[in-house]
Amino acid sequence: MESVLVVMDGSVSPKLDSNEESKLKPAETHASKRRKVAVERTVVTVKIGENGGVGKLKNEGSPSDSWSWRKYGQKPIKGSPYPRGYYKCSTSKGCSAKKQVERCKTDASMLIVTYTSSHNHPVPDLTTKNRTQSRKEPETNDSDDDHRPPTPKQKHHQPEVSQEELKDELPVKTSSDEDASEEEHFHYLQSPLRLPQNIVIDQEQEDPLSGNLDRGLLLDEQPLSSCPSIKASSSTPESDENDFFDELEELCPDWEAKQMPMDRENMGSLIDATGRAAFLVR
DNA sequence: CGCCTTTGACCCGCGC
DNA sequence: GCGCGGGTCAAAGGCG
Repeated sequence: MESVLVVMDGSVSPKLDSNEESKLKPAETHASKRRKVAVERTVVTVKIGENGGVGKLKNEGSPSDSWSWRKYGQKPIKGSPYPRGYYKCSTSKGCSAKKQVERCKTDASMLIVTYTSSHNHPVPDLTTKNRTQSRKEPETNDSDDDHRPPTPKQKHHQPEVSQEELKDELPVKTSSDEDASEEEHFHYLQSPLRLPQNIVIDQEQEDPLSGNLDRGLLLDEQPLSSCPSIKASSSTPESDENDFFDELEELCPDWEAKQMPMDRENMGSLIDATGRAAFLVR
């Protein structure tokens, strides 16, 4: 039983101002090095089977999510026995979307994926592309102008979990015989709404005033609370919802295309319920 | 040939 | 001001 828990927070760091994003855009050269960037961050917690159910397929090719990620670094994290991997979106060259993957120090069965920045291009066609070719996705259609303008400030996070991250985070891969099926899972992971597993998308709508950072997590059996390492950061109350929807749209292209009955309003109600949204699939 | 992973070095922010 | 820790860069090697 794997579950994915997503926490969205448009976190912001006190230090950086809105310029930060613009800085990151052009060329995240040094600007990106800034710590605590004021970019929106989405924290996704992936629960993997005890035996590393999800994270196995290492080098299968990372079909997992609609985006392709390229690992650009890995560092051991202080206080955590597991290293943190750094990934950049390679779907589109100009995309500044990044994500960090690490294992929960307190619960090795949990993977913590933090998405930062946003994709400045549409989600590659999931249906056509399929998991076999996560790599080398022609950035053809991803041109920024396709659907969404390259808005630097835009916030679209895609809570996807690729096997790459998982593999790295997983201390050891197990049950190789299940790889095939696992792969399937990875594929689904890209879109929480389609996840075959239990997924919880948790949107952190931090109230600047009340500053409840610790809410939010945990609608699943695997509360993030078990992962102190995760600190939901704050986000812009207003944009959060929109962001969330944007993300959903990206996560589930079909949603938009098919104009699923569930519209933002409906979704909003979900969110209203607890101040965050939770989706449980399966 | 092109892209990805790995890994060490470098840079920068933060705390003391 | 210094040291620590986190984040990114870039070179080398591997793979499809």
